[in-house]
Amino acid sequence: MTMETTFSPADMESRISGLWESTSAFAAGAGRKPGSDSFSIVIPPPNVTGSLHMGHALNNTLQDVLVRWKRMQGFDVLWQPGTDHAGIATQMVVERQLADEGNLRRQDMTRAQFIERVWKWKEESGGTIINQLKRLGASCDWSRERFTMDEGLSKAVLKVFVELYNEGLIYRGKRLVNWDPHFQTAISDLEVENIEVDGHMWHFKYPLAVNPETGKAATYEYVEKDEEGNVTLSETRDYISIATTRPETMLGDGAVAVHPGDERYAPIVGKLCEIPVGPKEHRRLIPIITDEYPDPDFGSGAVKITGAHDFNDYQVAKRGQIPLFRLMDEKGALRADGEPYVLEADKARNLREAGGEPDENHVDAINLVPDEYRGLDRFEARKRVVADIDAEGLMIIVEDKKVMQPFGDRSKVVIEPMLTDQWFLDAKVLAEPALASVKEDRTRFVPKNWEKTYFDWMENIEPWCISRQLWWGHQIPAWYGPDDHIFVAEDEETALNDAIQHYMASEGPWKAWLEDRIDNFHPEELIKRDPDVLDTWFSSSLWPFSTLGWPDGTPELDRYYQTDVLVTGFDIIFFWVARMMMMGNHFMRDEHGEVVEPFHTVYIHALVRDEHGQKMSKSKGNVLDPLVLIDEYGADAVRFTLTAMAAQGRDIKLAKSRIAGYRNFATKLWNAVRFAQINGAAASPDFHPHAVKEPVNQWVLTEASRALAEIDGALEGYRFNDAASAAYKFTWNLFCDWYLELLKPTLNGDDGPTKDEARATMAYVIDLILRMLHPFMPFITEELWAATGGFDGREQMLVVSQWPTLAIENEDAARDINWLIELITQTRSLRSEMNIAPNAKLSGVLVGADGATQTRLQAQQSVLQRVGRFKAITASDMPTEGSIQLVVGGATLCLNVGELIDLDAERARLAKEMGRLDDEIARIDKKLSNQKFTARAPADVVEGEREKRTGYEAEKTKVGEALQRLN
RNA sequence: GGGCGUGUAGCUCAGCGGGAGAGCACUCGCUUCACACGCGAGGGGUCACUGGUUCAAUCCCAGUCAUGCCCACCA
Repeated sequence: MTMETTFSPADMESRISGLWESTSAFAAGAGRKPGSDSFSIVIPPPNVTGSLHMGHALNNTLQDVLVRWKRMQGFDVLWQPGTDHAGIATQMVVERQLADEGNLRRQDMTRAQFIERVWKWKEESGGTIINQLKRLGASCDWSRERFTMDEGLSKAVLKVFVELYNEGLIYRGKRLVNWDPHFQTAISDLEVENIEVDGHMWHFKYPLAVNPETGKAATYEYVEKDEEGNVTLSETRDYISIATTRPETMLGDGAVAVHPGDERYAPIVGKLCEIPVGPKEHRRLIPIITDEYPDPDFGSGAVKITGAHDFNDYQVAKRGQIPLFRLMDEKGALRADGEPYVLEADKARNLREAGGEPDENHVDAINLVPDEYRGLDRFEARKRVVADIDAEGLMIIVEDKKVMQPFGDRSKVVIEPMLTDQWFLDAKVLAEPALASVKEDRTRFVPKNWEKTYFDWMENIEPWCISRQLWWGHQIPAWYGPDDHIFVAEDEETALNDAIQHYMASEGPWKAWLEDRIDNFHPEELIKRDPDVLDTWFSSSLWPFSTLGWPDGTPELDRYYQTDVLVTGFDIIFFWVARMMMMGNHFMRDEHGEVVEPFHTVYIHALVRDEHGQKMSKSKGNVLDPLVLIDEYGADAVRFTLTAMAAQGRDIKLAKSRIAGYRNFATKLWNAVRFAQINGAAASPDFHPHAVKEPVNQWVLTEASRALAEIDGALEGYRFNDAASAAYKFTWNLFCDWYLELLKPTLNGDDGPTKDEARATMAYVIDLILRMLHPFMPFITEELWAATGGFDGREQMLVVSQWPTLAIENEDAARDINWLIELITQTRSLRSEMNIAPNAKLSGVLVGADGATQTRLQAQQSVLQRVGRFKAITASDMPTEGSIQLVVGGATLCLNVGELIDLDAERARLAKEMGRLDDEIARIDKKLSNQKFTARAPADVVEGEREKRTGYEAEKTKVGEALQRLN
C-alpha cells in the first residue's frame, strides 16, 4: 500500500467510523478477555436539543480515552450512551418551531397533541448530538442508547416516585418557590442565577394609622444616637421610614418589622401603619412587629414584610404569623382576579388587624390590588407605585444601588418568589448516606478538593422542588380525589382502586356516589391526575441504574453496576452528581443489603475557555465549534489537544495553534509509518523483543517500556495531560527524531541479520505506538493499523486489539545510545555555532576514550557518518593539530575543520565552556563546604553532588588541555 | 460574607523540596534520499511580592497584591 505524504482526516474518519460500527467494535464487552472484570461509564446524557460544544468534546474525549484504554486492556467495557429529555429546553425549542411555522401555540393545542408534536420533533432532530459524538470518535455502545423518557426509564421514575412518596420523602405542599414568569413554572434553587444588576433603593414613608378615637394620626419621638449615646437627631414623626428595592410588592405587605432592640421604633411597635398605595379610603393597615431579621444599621432599620414574594420575609411572616398575600399571577403581573389570596388560617386575623370584621363581605373592602394597578406587569407596577408615592410626597429618597437579582437560567427573566402548591423531595434525608459515601471514601472525587464543594452543599441542602408546570416530561403519578385526597400510584388503575377503597371506607358523600355507580363511571369523574411533570434532573438522577434496566434485574445491571468512573464538569456537581449519589444510595443494594454507590470515582474536569481565558459565548463571538475544528484539523488533533491540556484543577484555554500543533503530530506519525513502510518494516515470526541484539533496538525498546509505564500510571491517576505528553514525546522526540534516524544507515545498507532485526524492531515499535496512541487518536491509528502488517496478522481492528505491555530495561544499551546522541548533538551545536556548513563532512579523532567508548565508536561508525555527518572518527592517543575540540563522555573529540578554524573564536568558545564549568563547580563547592549540608542532607544527595563535581572537574581538565593546545 | 482556584519564557501551559521545561511565536541555518504540518541550532525567565520553616524553597507555611470561579437572604 502506498501512502500520501499527508493524510486526509475527513475521508478517513467516516470510513473508520463505518468499520467500527459494522463490526460492533463498541458493543458492551467487545474485545474482552475471558473472565475479565467489567469497566463501565455512563455518559452524562446531553440534552436531546443539544449540539456538540467544546465542553462536550472535552468531556467525551476523556471518557473515550479511558474506555478505549480499558477495552484494549481486555476489560469487559460498557460505555452507556443516551440523551436527556431536557424538559424546559425541549419544550422551548418545539414552541419556537410552532411559532416559526405560524401554527398553533402550545396553549391552543391539547396536551396530547403537543406531546405528540415533541416526540415527532425528537424523532426527526433529536439525534443530532449523537451523530456529533460519533464524529468525535466516542466509542459508546450505541446499540444501547437510552433516552430519559424511554419506557424503561419512565418505569424507573414511577417506581422511585411512588416509593419515596410512600416513605414520606416526597410530599406536596404550599411553599414559596422560585417562579419563572416566562415559562410559568416553578424551578429549583439551582436553576436560579443570582446576578448583580443596577437597581434602586427607595425610601418611603408608611404613615402611622389614624387613631379612630381621636381621629388624628399617631405620632412618636424619633431619636437617633451616635456610638457614644449622644443624640444626633430628634424629631416628631407620624410615619415609619421603609427602604425597599421592590416597591411593586408593597400591596402584598403583611407587616413592617423592626429589630427588637431598636430603640428608635420601640414607641410604635404593635401599632399599625398604612401601605401608602392605592385609593386612600381603601388602604390596608399593617402592624409594626419585631423580629431578629432586620439589621438596625441597614437602611432605616425597618423592613416591609411581603411573605408571599420574598424568601426572607416568608420566614419572618411564618415566625410572626403574618398573613401571606399572593399579589401576582403566573405571568408576574399584579393579579386582576379581585380576590386577594389569603391563607385561610390567617384571613380572620388579617381582617381584624386591618380594622374590619372577619366576614366574607369585608374582603372586597380591602381588595388587594386597586383597580388602576390590576393586570400591570410587575415592572410597570413598580414605576406606577413609585410615581404615585412620590406624587403624594411620601418618597424620602431614592438611591442607586447594585442589587443581586435572581434570573431563570434558561428564560433569563427575573424570578419571582411565589406561593404555590408544589411537590418536594426531602433531600436532607437522602443526602446523609450520600455524604457518608464520600466521607468514608467509598466514592472519591478527583481532584479531591471538589469534595469540599460537595460536602458544603449536601450539608446545607434544602428540599428539592421537583414539580414543573410543563407538559414535556414525566407526568407526576399522583391523582386527586374530589376532596383533594392524594393517591400516588404507578398507574391510573391502581390509583383508581386505591381511591375506590378509600372512599368506600369513608363516611363522606363520595361513598354514596360510588355505591350508586360503582361499575359505571369514568375514572376522571373520581380522580384527576396532577398535570405537572417532574424536574428533568429527577430522571437523570437515576441514570446509572435506570439505563441498565432497573427496576428489573437484568444481566447488565449485575455486570456493570456499580459503574466505575463518572467524568463530568464541576458545573453539574449539584444538579446531577449529588442527586445520583442520593438516589443510587437509596435504591441500590448489594446481596448483603449494603449500599452500592453509582460510581467509585468522580473525575471532575475543567471548563474550556477561549485562548484568553474568557468563557466562550455566542455574544462574545469567541466560540470554537468542535465540529468546525474537526473539519479543519481532524478529530484526532482536536481530541489530542483536549487530552494534552486536561491538567487537573485548571481550566483549558484553547488556542487553535495548539490544535494545529497536534495535527502536525498526526502528520508526523503518518510519515513515520510511511518511512517504515518504504524501508520494509516487517513483522518477523522469530522476533522477540527480549532477544534483540543491536543496542539501538534494545534502547528503543527500553524507552518504549518507560513511556508505556508512564502512560499507564498517568491514566490510572487520571492525569490525562501526562499520559498524552508521554506518548507524544516518545513518538516524536524519541522514535522519529532519533531511532529512525539512527536506523537509516542500517536500512540503506546491505541485507543481513542486522537489517532484518532493524526492520522487525521498527515494525514492532510502530505497532506499539499505534496501540499506545489509539485511545488518544483513534482514527489515524486505526487507519495506520490497517495499512501496516503487524505482529498479530491484523486479525482484529486496533480498537479491540491488546493494550501493550512491555518491560525491557537495558542500561548498557541506554548508555551506548545516549553517548551517541550526546556526541551528535554536541557536534551539531558546534557546527551551528562555528558556522560550519551543515553538509560538510568532518573527520575527527577521539582522544582518551575508555574501552567501552572505543567499542561504541567502532560499532556506530556508519551512524556517525550518516547522522553525524562525519567522514570518520577514529580513536587516537594524539590530538590533531589545529582542530576544534569537544569534551564528550569523558573523552576529547578533535574535529578537523581545516582552514575553517578561527583560532580566536575557538579560544573564546573553550574559555566560555571553562567559565561555565567553574561556575558549576563553585556552586557545588559552596554546598559541600556547608557542614550543615553534609551533615543533614540525605547521603545520596551529598554523594550525588560529589559525583557531579568529579564529572565537571574531569571535563574541566579536558577543556583546559584543549585550550592549551591552541596556544 | 463564605468557599475553591490561579499568578513560571512574548502567548498558552506543564513541573512542585536538591542543576528552570513544552507547544506556539521569534532568530539563524538547511530543497539531508518519511515528513517544510518538516530538519538542525539558538535567544528569551530576580518561577507576582514580603516574611517564615529547612542544610537546601519556583515548589512547604503565613501574609500582601493581582485575577478567575462557585455559594450566600442584607431589605
